[in-house]
Amino acid sequence: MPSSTKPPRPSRPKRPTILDVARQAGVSKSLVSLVIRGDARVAPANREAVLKAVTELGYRPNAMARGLVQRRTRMVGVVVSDLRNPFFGDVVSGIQTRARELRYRVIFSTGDRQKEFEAEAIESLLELRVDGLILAGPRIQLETLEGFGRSAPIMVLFRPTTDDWSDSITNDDVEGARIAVEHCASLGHTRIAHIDGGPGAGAQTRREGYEQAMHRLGLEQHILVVTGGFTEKPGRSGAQKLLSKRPLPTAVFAANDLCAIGALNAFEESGLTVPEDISLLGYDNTSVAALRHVSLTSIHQPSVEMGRRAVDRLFERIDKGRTEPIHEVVSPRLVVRDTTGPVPGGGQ
Amino acid sequence: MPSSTKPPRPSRPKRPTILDVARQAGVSKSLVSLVIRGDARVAPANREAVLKAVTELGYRPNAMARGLVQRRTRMVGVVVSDLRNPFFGDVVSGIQTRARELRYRVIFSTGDRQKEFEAEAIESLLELRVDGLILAGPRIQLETLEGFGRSAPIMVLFRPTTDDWSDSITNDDVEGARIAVEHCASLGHTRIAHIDGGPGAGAQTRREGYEQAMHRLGLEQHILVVTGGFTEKPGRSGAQKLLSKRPLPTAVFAANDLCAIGALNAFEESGLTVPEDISLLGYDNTSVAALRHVSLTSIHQPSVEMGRRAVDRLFERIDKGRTEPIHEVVSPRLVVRDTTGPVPGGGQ
DNA sequence: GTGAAAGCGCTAACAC
DNA sequence: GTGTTAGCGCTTTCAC
Repeated sequence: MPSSTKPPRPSRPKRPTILDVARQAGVSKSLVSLVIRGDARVAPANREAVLKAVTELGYRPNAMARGLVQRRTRMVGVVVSDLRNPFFGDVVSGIQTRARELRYRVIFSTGDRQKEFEAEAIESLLELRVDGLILAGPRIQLETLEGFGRSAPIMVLFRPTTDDWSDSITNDDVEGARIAVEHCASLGHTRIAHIDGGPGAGAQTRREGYEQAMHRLGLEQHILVVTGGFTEKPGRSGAQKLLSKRPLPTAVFAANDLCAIGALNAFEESGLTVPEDISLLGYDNTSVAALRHVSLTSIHQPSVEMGRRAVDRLFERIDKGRTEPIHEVVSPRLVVRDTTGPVPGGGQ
Repeated sequence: MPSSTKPPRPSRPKRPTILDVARQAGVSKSLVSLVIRGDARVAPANREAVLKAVTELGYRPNAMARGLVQRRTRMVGVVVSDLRNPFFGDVVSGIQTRARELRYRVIFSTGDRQKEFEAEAIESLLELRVDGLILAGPRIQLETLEGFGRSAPIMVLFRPTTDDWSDSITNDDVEGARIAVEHCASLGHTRIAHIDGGPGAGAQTRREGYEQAMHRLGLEQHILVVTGGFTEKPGRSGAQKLLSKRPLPTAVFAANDLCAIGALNAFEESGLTVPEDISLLGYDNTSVAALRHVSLTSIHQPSVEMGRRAVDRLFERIDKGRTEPIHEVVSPRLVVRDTTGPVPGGGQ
């Protein structure tokens, strides 16, 4: 038997269009269009008829056709770098709330923690012609953003940009790192180490902030940075690297909360007690840091509010014609919990 | 000064179309289309010229225009009920991976924990004409799904559907609840209470499973259900309701991990120790349950795998013409950690 | 191999 | 108030 027979054509039932509705209601399609968009100047009788036809047929407007002719979609695209980090849940919540207030819809995409897929995610959203794009903690190289910026206004969250074709809102990672280090120092710690965020958003800045702060405190000889990442696993392996050092650090500043959690596990498995033997700080002040049983000292950044403002800034570009870039920096603050304490033995 | 002046027309730089590329490359637009879609039968010289024009102009194909003519988008829409629950991060990861393998793109939307916004989120995706829709733990009434099912194949995750126009994959919540209760019973507990999931996905089934299991064990006089929810806060308030009961239950089965965490906090704040004074179980076996410091006994469901299968099932409907519904049920299993222990005092 | 033309489902001008 | 018409940016026959 010849294999030239086509695969079974999937029976996709043709979906009703505005024309079907028009016919069913006995009016023109422009009239249907007016009704659907809630225009006032439609005769009540016709409105009823159209609405009736709409429900009968199960008609749903085609956003692609509409977007095509209007040349705008009233959609904001959001690329989230890590959906498993509850931190981004907060950010997204702020974005959603504000977008709804401004009558924008939000669609998300994610590179699922992987840099190479992030570009695809951005590309998808841009091809869908979102009116604006928010990148929440992007892992990609910021230089590659330029090509994207030509397609839509871009707001970068949690990583500073300096160019003209994008806006950014970041928290001051250098200051956050300084606050973290100084908190440790104020508890008597000198051997303060850092597990960095690897290639993650803000990782480099936090590392620099750490180093600067150590210098300023005259602790440069104690500077110790190991490679980590923004999730538990690299946090754990970073901590293991630290455990092989002698003398051991007495305090560890981790790149973010998830990283800190990974480190926490590694420390405890090796028999160390936190904070008695070793102090630990995270970053982001996520819901998991706040868990009673974790109770991680962390650096807070106003995630929900930052999400809201991201939408506002985008709105200015989309609907108010702003063209000058705005690179905003907000201040982090320390949240002391139970993973930081005085240096063991009162000093080295 | 008259206020009749229009607001400043935002200067949206017209984005290049396929026609601009064609002109720049000195070919017809059909030729450009062929190149972009990677068709082989294009003269190398022309291909080069087109590609060059594409980069020079920063051309990006318009997915709406394409979708309009092709009547399919190669996009799967996913509505996630709660982005702050790490459980859904796992599910999404499974969905993404499988979708990429099948060359589908994934876009997300969420009702941000609120039932009334969930319908909007679904609506958005459907208007964008996604080829298929996955609802991960939807909070909306399943009856309202019927209207949606006419627009695209729908896969419901974590809530069983029984109709013809949707598929579903659930874990066996009744069995999960039974396993939880029997685990407690095997430790000698009899006063086993349940904090339910309120209006959340699967909440009712888990509650019924709990009640059935209690009956089967002859513990019906100890059945005690309080209202909770699928996040920390209702978990906490549910626990507080339990704390006012006398005698106190010695074991508590919470609707999910987040709910259990909330309960855990409430118990400890009231001076009880877990599991010495009271045992606690969650559901979903999320990353937070696995945290060393939480170490919550929980019921595991294969979230990543369920995400993958959801895409497979959708694919069957979209590309292989399947029309008979499939309602699949997978088995949960117990993961024992440190929040469950023998009944205090060796019995009531 | 390549181009011309039709049309996807909708909105926006414009006529009546 | 309502209908007609011309596209939006693309893919897809169908000629050549």
